Amino acid sequence: MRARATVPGAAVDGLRERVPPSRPVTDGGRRRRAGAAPLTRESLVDATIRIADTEGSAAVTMRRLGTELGVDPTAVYRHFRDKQALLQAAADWLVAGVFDGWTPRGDWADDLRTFILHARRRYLEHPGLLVLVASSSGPVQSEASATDRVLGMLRSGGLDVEDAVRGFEVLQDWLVAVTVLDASPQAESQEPWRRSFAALPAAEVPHLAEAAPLLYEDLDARFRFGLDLIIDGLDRRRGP
Amino acid sequence: MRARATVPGAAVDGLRERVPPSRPVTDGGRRRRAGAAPLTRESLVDATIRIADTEGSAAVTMRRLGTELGVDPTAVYRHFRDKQALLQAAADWLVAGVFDGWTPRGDWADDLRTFILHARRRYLEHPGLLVLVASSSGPVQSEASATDRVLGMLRSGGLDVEDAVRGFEVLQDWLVAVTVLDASPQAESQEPWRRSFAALPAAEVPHLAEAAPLLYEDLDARFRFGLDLIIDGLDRRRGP
DNA sequence: ACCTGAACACCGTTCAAGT
DNA sequence: ACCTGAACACCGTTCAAGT
Repeated sequence: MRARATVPGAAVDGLRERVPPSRPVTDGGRRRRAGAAPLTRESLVDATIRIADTEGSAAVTMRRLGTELGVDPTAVYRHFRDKQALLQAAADWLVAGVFDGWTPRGDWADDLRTFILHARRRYLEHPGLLVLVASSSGPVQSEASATDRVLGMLRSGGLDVEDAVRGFEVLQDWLVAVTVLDASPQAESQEPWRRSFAALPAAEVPHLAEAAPLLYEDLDARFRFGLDLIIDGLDRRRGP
Repeated sequence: MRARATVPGAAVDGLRERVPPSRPVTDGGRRRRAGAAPLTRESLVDATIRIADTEGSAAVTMRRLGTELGVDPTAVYRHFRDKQALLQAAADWLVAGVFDGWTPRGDWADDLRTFILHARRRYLEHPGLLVLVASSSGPVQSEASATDRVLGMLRSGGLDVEDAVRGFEVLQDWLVAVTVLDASPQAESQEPWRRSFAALPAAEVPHLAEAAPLLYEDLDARFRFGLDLIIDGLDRRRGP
C-alpha cells in the first residue's frame, strides 16, 4: 500500500519549532545533557511522533525516548503522568492538524468527501500514531472543533440535527476504524489473502473462486467506494 | 455498552469437547500434571479464549497459560511456533462459528443485514478475541467459506461480480473495523465524550453544542444506521 | 516426544537519593 | 524543580537438560 510512504519531515509540522540539532556537547562520554535542550512536553511529543513514524508505535518505549533525548528514561514521568498520557498528546497533535492544507469549495457533499479523504491521507502518513487516536479513552482536545466543523458541513447540506449527528458518527467510524486497519503493519500487503484464496478448490467455494482475482486489490478504492455509498445515502435524506 | 456482556460458557461452543474437570490429583503440592489432561492445541486454544473473555486479551500471556493448564509456560512452544500462531488459532475459532445460530430467510438484502448483525453480536461477545482477527497477517482458515457465502448472497441479489466484490469488502470493513473499536475496553463508556462536549462554550462550537445531547448515544444504533446506508446503496446498484 | 528450568533481553513504573 | 539510578514486577522466547 503506497499510502504508507512517510512524508519526510512532515511529522513535526504544526508542532513547536524543532529543537536545534543540539551541538554535540561531548561532555565526557555521557549522552548529552549539560546545557543541552531542556526536556519539555513538546520535545517528548516530538520524539514520540518521530519514533512512531520511522520505527512503528511499538518502538515508542520509555527507554527509547530516554536515549533519543539524552535523558534518563524515568525523566518522562516529570512531564506526563504515564505513557498513556504521552501517547494521548501525540494523538492530539495528529487530530489538531487534520484541516491543514484542505480548502472547502462550497458544495457540502463534495467538501465532505474531499475532507474525509484528506484526513485519511494525513492519518496514513502516521500509521503508528493513528491507533492511539482510535483507542484513546476520551476525546483528544482538538477533536471538539473538528467535530463542530464536520457537523456544520452536514447541517449546511440540509440535514436535520438527528441525521447530521448520525451521519457524522458513521463518517467518523468509517474514517477512523477502517483507516486504523489499513494503516496497521499487517495491511501492508494483501498478497497473503489473494494467494491463499486463489489456491482454493473452485467447486467448494464457487463465488469466491469467481471473485478471487478482484478481491483485495486496492485499499483506497475500497475506502472511496464505501465513502460514496455513505455520502450518497445521506444526500438522499436531505430536507426539501 | 451492554453488548459486552459475556455469555457464560459460550466461549467454547464449537470447539472440541472441553477437558473434563480434571479430578484434583493433589500430587504433593505441585500444580497438577502427573496423569492430568495432556497439553494439546485444543486445550491451549480453549484456555486462550477463556482467559481473553474473562480478563481481556492482555491477560493472555505464556505464564498465565502455564498456570491455567498446570504446565510450564514454555511448554506452549511444543504446540505453537510462537504466541502469534496461538492467537491466530483462537481467531480462527471465532470466525469458524460465525454462521452458528443464523438462518437465512431468502431475501438477499434482509439476509445480508441479519447476518452482519448476527456476526457483530458474536464478535462483541468475545471482545478480547476480535482484535486478533482484524490484525492477523493472513486469512484465518475459516474465512474462505464465510467469504464465499456472503459473496453468494450479494450475487443472488443481482449484483455483478465487480459490485459484489466491492460490496463484500465494504461490508467486511464496516463489520470488522467498527466492531473492533466498539469492543475495545475504551469504548465501554461514551460518557467522557459526552461530558466533555457538553461543557464546551456554545458560541465557539455552535453545531457541536446543538448536537451534543444526541452524540454518542448508542453504539448499536450507530452501527445499524451505517449498515443500512451501505445495503441501501448496494440495492440501488442491482441489475434489472 | 514432550516438558522443565534457568537464562536472556526486554517492558512500565515507583521511589529514595541526588543537584 | 527537575533528573538519576536502582529496583520491582512483569513480558516473549531460546536452549540445554531432563524423563
